Amino acid sequence: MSYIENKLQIAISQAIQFLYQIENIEIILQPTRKEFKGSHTFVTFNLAKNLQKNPELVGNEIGNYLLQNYADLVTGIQIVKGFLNFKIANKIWLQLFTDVQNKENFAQNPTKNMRVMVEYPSPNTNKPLHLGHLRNIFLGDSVSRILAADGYEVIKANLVNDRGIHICKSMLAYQKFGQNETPQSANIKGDHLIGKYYVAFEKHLRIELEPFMAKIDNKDFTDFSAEHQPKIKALTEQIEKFKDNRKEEKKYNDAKSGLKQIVQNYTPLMREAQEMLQKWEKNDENTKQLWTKMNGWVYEGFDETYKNLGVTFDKFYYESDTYLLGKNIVEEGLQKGVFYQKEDKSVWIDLVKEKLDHKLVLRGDGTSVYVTQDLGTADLKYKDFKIQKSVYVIGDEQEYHCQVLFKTLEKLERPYAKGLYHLSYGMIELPEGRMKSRDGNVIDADDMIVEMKKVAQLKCEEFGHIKDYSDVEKEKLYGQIGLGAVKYYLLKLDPKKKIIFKPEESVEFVGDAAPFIQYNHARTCSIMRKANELKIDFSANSYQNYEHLHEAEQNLLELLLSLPTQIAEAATAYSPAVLAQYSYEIAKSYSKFFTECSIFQAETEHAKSFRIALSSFTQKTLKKSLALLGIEAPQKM
RNA sequence: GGUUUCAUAGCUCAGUUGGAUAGAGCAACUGCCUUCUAAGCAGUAGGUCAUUGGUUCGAAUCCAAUUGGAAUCACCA
Repeated sequence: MSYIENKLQIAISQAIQFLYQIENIEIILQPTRKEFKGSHTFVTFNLAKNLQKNPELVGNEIGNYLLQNYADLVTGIQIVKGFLNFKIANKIWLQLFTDVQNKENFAQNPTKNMRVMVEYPSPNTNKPLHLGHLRNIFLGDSVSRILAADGYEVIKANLVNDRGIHICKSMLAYQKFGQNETPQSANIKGDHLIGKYYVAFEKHLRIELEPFMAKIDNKDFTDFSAEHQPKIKALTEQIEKFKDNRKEEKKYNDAKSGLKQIVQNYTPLMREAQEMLQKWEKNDENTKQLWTKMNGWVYEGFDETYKNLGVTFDKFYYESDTYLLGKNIVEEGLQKGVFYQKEDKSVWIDLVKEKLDHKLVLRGDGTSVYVTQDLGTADLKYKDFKIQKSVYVIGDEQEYHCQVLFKTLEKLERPYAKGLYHLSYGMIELPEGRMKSRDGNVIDADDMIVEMKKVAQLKCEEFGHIKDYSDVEKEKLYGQIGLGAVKYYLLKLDPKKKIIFKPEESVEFVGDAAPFIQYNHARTCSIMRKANELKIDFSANSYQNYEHLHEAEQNLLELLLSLPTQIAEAATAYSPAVLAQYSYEIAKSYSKFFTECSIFQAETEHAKSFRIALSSFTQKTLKKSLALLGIEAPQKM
């Protein structure tokens, strides 16, 4: 809570106690809308109702009490219906401004003595990163920074999905068609090379699928096992039934993908992939060698991308190490009576009361399912770091899974269970539908960055503010602007909203966009360069007698002072969007100030010094709030 | 079918625990560069907050129903 808010609340309580003899009521203040005078507003409707008085009268009485008894705090009031607006003394604003400038670390909230792990983006190692991963990475990275600024100790963890049938698909395709190609020999990034073979696998799979599907079309089910035949028949009937029915398109698609799921396991390719997975699990030497080699290439590619994106991790977990974890927890759950066993030995948890149904936690043959290993990994994380909170940055398609996981851990009475949070975000789709790596219709992360850098270069050349920059400096700047634009575009939206990405028009460089914010940062730097050149004193003493803040100055100052509140709000909501909006508000506010108030031709020396000090602090605040989004702030652009 | 979630300007989105005349950006139109960076500033126009009902001093916000969209409901991960 801010200093002024606190003071005002005490003053208003005092007024209410004196005027109406009521004690201990909560005073809620809200920011004054900009079309009215003042900065803080107290709404009197509720109080007036309790007193059975006119809200406007109550506002008048309280307002006048403050004017008389707290003249050094409140210098003006305005009452509109039940809204009591306060104008706070100029001196207080200036004092706060001076205080915050002298503060060692103005953007660091006090420590909470709590450790939190943020897990992202946890990619599969069978394909390069795409735009969806970028949203995940930027969210995870920014939330980590925000939590750290709000006083948490943060551990950034990446749980790499490095094993499983999908990995074997790439491996198999490479083995069959790769001809010992390497990233060096093909001259492409390792992750892109592997992705190429993942797509190749799917392509060949589709070809192998055709004869099976043709037979099914002819109602010939003899290829399939006795167990599968009735299922296939039923699905075929459903497909027939919903075929030209637009309303049942969903069911049609469900049936189709269900059919494909069963049938594709009959193809030689899928059988080979399954065999490969079994070999891998039995530690077959050749398989492991190939796996190590190919994953190595992928990691090299990922590392390069992470570096280009400006993100780092504190801890890598690998699923190949963790996929067998969790079985001991199943045993424990059975003993505690949290789980139950069916006749076929499979183990389940009853989450019907939580509206999550019955859920399998271990197969009848004793092998793990998805949740099993996630239970184990959760324990491992706690064992490794003693974390009180844990944030999982995962797409909204896994909401149900996360609910099951968290609820299960709660029932197992894990000490960390209450601190689990699923930071869920909406999928990014293209105008023609969902991105699918296996079909190759994705916006590649590396391509995206290169594209945006090009756009940044074009704009920079157009404006021509950096003619004195060396080629290296220019390259760096293009990267900062291009990458900043993408990060801001993905972070300014509410995470839970789905994005339909239109390549031609999506990422903005003007208006509510990172370059505009960066541009205003560059402007503040330009002012500072000139102020230093002219050796102008803008220390606290130099503007102490500055009496009347211009409206633009006042608005900007109020915004700048709210940084700690904004950080706390963003951290509580796990929402970088709060800070994206805040950065934009500052940039807009500074831009207005910049055009309305002349700095070096200011009316008085006090005004000049104050405006330079204000520019200086705007620079720091913008830089910090952009940094919390993972966006760099150039000195010139 | 069950559960969850979403619907705000032509487009993309903000909108705090219910508060003042619902706000930005883009696109359109009008002004403003001899002066600190015009990636800008000022202005005009654009709204049945999906629909209906309820709760109350007051509803985009809370509740119910309806309509339309999305996700999910695998012994896949």
